[in-house]
Amino acid sequence: MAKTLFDGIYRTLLEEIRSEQYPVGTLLPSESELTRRFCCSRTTVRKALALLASNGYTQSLVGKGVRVIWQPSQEGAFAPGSLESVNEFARRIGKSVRTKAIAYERVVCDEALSERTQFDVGDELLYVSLVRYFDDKPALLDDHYFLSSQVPGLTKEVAEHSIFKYLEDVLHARIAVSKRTITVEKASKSDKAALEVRGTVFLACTYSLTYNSDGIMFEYVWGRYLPEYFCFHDVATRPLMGGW
Amino acid sequence: MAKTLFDGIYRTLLEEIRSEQYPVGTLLPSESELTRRFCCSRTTVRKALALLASNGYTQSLVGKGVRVIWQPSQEGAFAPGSLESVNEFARRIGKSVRTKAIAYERVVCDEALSERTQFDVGDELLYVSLVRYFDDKPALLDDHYFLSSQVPGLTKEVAEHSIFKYLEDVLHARIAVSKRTITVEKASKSDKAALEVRGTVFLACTYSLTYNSDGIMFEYVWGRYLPEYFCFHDVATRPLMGGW
DNA sequence: GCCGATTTGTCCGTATGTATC
DNA sequence: CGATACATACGGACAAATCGG
Repeated sequence: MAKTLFDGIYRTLLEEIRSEQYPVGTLLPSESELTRRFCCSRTTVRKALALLASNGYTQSLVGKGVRVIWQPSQEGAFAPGSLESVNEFARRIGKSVRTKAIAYERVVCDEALSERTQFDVGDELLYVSLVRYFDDKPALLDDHYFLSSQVPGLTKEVAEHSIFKYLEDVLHARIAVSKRTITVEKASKSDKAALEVRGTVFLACTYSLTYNSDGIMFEYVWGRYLPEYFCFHDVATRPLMGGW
Repeated sequence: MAKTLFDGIYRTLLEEIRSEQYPVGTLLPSESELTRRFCCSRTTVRKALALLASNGYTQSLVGKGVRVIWQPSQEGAFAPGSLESVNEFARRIGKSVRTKAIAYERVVCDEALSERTQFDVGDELLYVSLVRYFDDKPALLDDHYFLSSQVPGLTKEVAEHSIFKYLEDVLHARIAVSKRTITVEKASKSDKAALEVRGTVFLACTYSLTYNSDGIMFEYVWGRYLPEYFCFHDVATRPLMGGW
């Protein structure tokens, strides 16, 4: 469950916010009170508070206290910029998921591909193109490029099941950092065909670079979402202030 | 310039990454080396490193060091989920900006508006609708709802100049937290008219709740961007692990 | 495979500054 | 003004992961 002390305190406080023990608008107990309550140092309490703030639940105010500004229960699960898998997402919005692989092949990174993916020219890559169906209707396209050496045993069948689970459970390659760009673009002919739509259609496009716990960029993903299936949440804080 | 010690160290290291003194793929000097170099505690160095990591420039690896994974110079200025004003954005992409206010009125928050904006029913709000032109072409629409009591002296003229500068310079109300949702939606007739486009057009829509340094939500913004002017960057880390 | 040195992660205690009330 | 609250900064200690001999 809780991996560290401050993580445990974070979860405890979050649960108490969720249960409206500390409703939106109120102040949490002061740092010194929390220090006494959890029998730990103030540093540890501050890390837990920093987690709450960076996830958008609270805001720290000098001389006043820590104000609750968000209820986790509001508008379903609030997952600010989280690394949520497609399967988790579908379950959250209460739809069934099916995945079809429309491409699965090994390629060598050339100049053009390197420009797009940031992989080095000559790298051996595994290219997997997936169509995701929610309640049997096409919802989004995922084009994955993996660094072959980092994903042994990633078969077509595994890709259609859950890439995320494979990476975490089989490879134990904990995803550490993901960098993402979001744009809105007109759908190409082939995208429209794969998503079974006609006419003028725009898609939410995501470009992600994923790094594993070895610090190696091992995955590039180009996602194209039909507008009705795309919703992104984000929390921005001024510098990174507050509890840090 | 640098408000704090760790902020100064952060800027120094970032500049050295930018100038390729530490190229992508290499490791930064160890924390103990940096501690000696900057003549400060390890805690302070770690805060600076946490900033680098949370902004996507580095990744900390236990037992190895801190690896550089991003070059600030790549693809222009990289501003992950930052609170960047429209004026700053325009300057960054090298275009002139003009703002026209197409609505400026005081309203009282009713049930429907409360649902959308999270303000309380009965709150006195200032509604300002803006069209932003980049190089004299319409690029985006901003509908702002301000809590009247929090923005005295926000005239139509000020709104057309720079709301952001007014908030920071005049009110000294430093923006602290901003929560944002991004979706893609079909443009309404009135939006198409304001943006001077025809046919089927989709827009990138943003919904933001902004909190000031008093912990009060004082602004709700509904932004609608023409696709060609919308580009959002984001960095996600696993729990929020690493440096800090 | 083991061991020791290195490096980051977690945690503690304390002191001082600054803003609020 | 004093008391309270969070922000910054210092120091030290131990754990866990990595790497080289």
